[in-house]
Amino acid sequence: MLKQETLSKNQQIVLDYIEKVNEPIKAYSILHNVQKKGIKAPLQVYRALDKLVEIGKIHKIESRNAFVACKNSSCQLSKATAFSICESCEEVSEISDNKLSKYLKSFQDKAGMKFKKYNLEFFGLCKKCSIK
Amino acid sequence: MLKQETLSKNQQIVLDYIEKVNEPIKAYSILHNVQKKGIKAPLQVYRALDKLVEIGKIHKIESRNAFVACKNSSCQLSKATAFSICESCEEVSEISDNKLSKYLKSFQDKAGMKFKKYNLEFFGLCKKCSIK
DNA sequence: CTTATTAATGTTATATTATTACACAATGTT
DNA sequence: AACATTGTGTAATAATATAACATTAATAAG
Ligand SMILES: [Zn+2]
Ligand SMILES: [Zn+2]
Ligand SMILES: [Zn+2]
Ligand SMILES: [Zn+2]
Repeated sequence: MLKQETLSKNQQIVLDYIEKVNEPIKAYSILHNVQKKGIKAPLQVYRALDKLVEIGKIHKIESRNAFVACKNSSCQLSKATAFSICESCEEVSEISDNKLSKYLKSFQDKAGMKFKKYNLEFFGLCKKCSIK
Repeated sequence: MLKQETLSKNQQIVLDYIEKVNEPIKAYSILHNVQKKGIKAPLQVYRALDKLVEIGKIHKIESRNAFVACKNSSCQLSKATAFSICESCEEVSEISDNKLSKYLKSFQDKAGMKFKKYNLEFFGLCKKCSIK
């Protein structure tokens, strides 16, 4: 059983909002949307984001400077993440594929290096945008 | 044979500098170091970077907002990139592994989505930092 | 060669993303 | 209680990146 972190007030406010919007969202957009909850400054958002990333509740989409809720309780607390990103509509989905994560984990091992995590981002067109 | 792009003046200046430093470097650091060559504004650097990324001469390390020269003429013009990043000394190396790129390419195909590229970043400790 | 088109440049201003610094409060441990 | 750890509030600022506009250079047709 994974350790269940107790979130602080600001962390919970930020997580609630990210889970609600259910798509990648940027820090300053979060800020604007949680100001009614009493969060006033960027740093309050960034501190909450840091913690939420650390405990694996959310991930950062590095190529987009955006944050998204984890959809995959088995992604080993943010240490092994993979996403597909549509370059047309910017839709992002988290990839949950056991074979892929096993392959990448074993790749790390073979390389003889002490990797703790990885992040993989695929770019292209989602199904909807492929049709157009 | 791959198409050989002719670089513009600014593109060449920026590429020369990135190839010379031979490690990931940030846009504003590039700017400071090429001002003696006549490049005065951030935008001149960013425009050159955009083009160099597009033609695969350099890659962006997304998690670090830094740029590095491509060491791997076979990485298919920036469409399939993989890096290992040391979280201690920030050393970055480009991974060139045929099996890995084939695996990820086939993964894309199986997913039935039209992906054009991917970027993979492994994080951990390099050999030097593992010993310490 | 002339015209049209595209790509690159120069410059200023501004937008966006993220961190430093410092004072203080809440929480958990011994 | 004393201490350590974590979280908060606030202001200022740093770092990263783009918008807008005028101009020039390079390519490609006709
Ligand atoms: Zn996840
Ligand atoms: Zn799409
Ligand atoms: Zn490369
Ligand atoms: Zn290292």
